Amino acid sequence: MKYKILEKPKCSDAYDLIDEALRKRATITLFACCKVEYEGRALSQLNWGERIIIIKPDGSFLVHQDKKVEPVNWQPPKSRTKSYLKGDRLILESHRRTPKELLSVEVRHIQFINYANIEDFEELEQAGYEKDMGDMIMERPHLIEEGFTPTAREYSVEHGFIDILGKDCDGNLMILELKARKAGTSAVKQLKRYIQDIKNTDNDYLKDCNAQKKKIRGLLVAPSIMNDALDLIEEEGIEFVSVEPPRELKRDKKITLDAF
Amino acid sequence: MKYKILEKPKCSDAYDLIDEALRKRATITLFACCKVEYEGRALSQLNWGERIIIIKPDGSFLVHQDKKVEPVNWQPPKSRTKSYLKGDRLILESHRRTPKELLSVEVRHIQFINYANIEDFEELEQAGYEKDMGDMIMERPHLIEEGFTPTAREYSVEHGFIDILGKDCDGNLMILELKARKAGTSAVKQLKRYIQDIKNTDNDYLKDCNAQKKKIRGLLVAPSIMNDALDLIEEEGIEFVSVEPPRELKRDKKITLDAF
DNA sequence: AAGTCCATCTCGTAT
DNA sequence: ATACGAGGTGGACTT
Repeated sequence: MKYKILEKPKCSDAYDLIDEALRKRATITLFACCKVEYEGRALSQLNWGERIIIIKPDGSFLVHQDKKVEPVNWQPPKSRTKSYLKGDRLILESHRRTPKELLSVEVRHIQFINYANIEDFEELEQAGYEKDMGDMIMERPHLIEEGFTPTAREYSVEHGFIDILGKDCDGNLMILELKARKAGTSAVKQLKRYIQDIKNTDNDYLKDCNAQKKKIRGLLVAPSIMNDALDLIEEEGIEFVSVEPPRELKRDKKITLDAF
Repeated sequence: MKYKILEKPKCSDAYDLIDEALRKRATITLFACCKVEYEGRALSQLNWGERIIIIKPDGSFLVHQDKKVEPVNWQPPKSRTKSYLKGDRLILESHRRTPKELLSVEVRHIQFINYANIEDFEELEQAGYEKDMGDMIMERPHLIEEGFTPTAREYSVEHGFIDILGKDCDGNLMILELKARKAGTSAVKQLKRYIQDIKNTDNDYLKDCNAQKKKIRGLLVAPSIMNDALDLIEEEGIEFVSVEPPRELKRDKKITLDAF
């Protein structure tokens, strides 16, 4: 059987169902009055109250209150779930190593419990991220400016990675920092550090640039920019280029490609 | 009625139940075959498959696949949920403004649907965080070293806030950067910037320090440190002090305080 | 296994 | 409302 549900079961009946579900690698959903303790990277406890608990076949374990998007307690995939009866109470435990973490749920009263082998073979297709922006700019560099030529992607420097490195039509070095969302002062500071890193680099290419009196241009590339960040880039001589992250789903792209 | 559940209902019956639940500000859980589309800060689509959907009375809307801790799609608290019938399909929509976002779920087949006014008056109590570490050090400064005297908390400088500022027994200025977890190179760099900020500050107290030949000591305070960060602090003349974040729950603290 | 970085980050908090 | 930073961040990717 791939699906089973019990309403207001005794803890012992719920225990049997959970045992069966774990063996079948099914997804368990229960709505119950419980108490939760966690110890691992931090330490927490949550006293008696009704919550929704989800145990997934990949080992994920979620405890949701009736507020917030985030679970109040959880364990990540690959955690090991155990359950046992302790008097008239049901105990659910999820533990993992590296780091050593234990989530323990004591269940007093169950409104319903369900398990099911979920049939879902789809993956989320998404667009509108920094990576998509980078791809788009590498493909169509004129979006930055006429004559822009990218030379490197994810170029490693002292304080991190420069998103895109390139040259303008006059051969000046261009350092691009991409943001898929509205850029704040932190993005400007980050770019400023990268520019400094490049200037500090002892590199023949740069010496050549200096000899030819080429400039180093810093460009912040984002759909929009916060006011304080705009003030900052003017002080620092950094340029801002407005680019929207592309909003084409891969599926749409495929269709477009197939059309040719 | 505070609780209701339907097994394998028709979409029209599910619609009635959702309507009732939304009016009662109840929490809705459903397990159904659905298709999901999202447009807002990014863009996504997820084709037909079985998922668990939770709609909370605070407006949170979650769609969970049978993998991962994170929902595959969601809307945050204060989003507005609407539902309607479109032929023999149930549509669930959650939208918000600022930023404008819409999550749309088309439901084809429902295994079960439930609503309940969840009774939960407890909040998570937790310990083991940076703030707890700061509290502990302010209370018991000798944990850093004998004779350490904190003078300021969250002291504002150019590049951020210094966690704790203080003096050692010889009157040297001490700049503390706290990390509740293993410290990496980024923490060292952050501390280095704060030290520079303090040195750049035009401040009578600092002039006095210089006149008296007092030093400025940078201390990275964390339970442990990564190897590359350790190399870096030696280069920079920064000190590392190992301090574990406290693992006392507030409840425990209260009990301790009440005992006196 | 450990480090790095993005995210519809979320969530609290101060402004 | 907006900005800022911490998080048991999670999750994907690289080393």
